[in-house]
Amino acid sequence: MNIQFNNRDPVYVQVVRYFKNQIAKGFLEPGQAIPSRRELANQLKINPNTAQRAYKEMEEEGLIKTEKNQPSRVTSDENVLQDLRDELIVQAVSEFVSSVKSINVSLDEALNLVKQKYEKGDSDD
Amino acid sequence: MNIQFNNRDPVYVQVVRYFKNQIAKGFLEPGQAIPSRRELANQLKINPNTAQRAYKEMEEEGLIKTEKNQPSRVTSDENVLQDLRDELIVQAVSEFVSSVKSINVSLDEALNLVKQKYEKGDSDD
DNA sequence: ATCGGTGTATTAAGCGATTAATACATATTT
DNA sequence: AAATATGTATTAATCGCTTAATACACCGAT
Repeated sequence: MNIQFNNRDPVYVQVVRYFKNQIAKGFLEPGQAIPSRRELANQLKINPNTAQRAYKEMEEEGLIKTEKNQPSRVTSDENVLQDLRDELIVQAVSEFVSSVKSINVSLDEALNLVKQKYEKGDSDD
Repeated sequence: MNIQFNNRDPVYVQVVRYFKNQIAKGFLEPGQAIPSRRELANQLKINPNTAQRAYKEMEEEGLIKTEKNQPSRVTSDENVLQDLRDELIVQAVSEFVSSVKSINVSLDEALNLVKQKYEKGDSDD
């Protein structure tokens, strides 16, 4: 558990993003327990309410499930998990294509650039 | 001149983005005059200071040049114009590759998705 | 039953950034 | 020279959102 916070985006957004990526990668598996609000807050040195805010977002999106007096768990609904990954991808693709199109970058050019960047890429995982 | 404002990003940012795209596409050519602050404000129904803010950003980036009592003009510096387009592209590519990598999307998959989206794409130009 | 842990709700505080109001100096035009 | 239009600077108001403070209800273990 180690999040590199920037001071650009809200903390709770960054926390959500972190968990989404972890889930999408499969590092967090279906049904797996995640830390309590207060514990997460301690680990990350953030306010418990901020942790709660993040968990609430994920709860509303169906990513995690919470039962009384049990640790919240990653949903076991495979559809949701599949959808999550898909949504992240679709969003990334949409933004990218929209951007390059708006400045008249050809498809070939775009593909080449992606390929180069991907292969060369400073891995940030 | 027609900008579709969202209420997500600051107005001046959206104005800058609009002009950048126009320039990157070549719709605004080197040396071409652009509206005065107040005129732009009238057309877009925004506060003159917001227009000024946008122009100031562009001025600082070297995209436009302003001489006393003359309309601001798109820079004639071809280098700047080339750099602009390059920067927009690099930024888009970086964000995209970073996103897909963070959720373990393979290069091939990414390329395919871009291709599909690009070709199918609802043109937003 | 008491204590410590949990999730949750409500409310307030704080902060940052955007937008707006206003004024000033200059230049061109009538 | 008066009027109008320009760019610019300074300051204030506004607004939204994030974060924090606090309290409540629940449960399990001691």
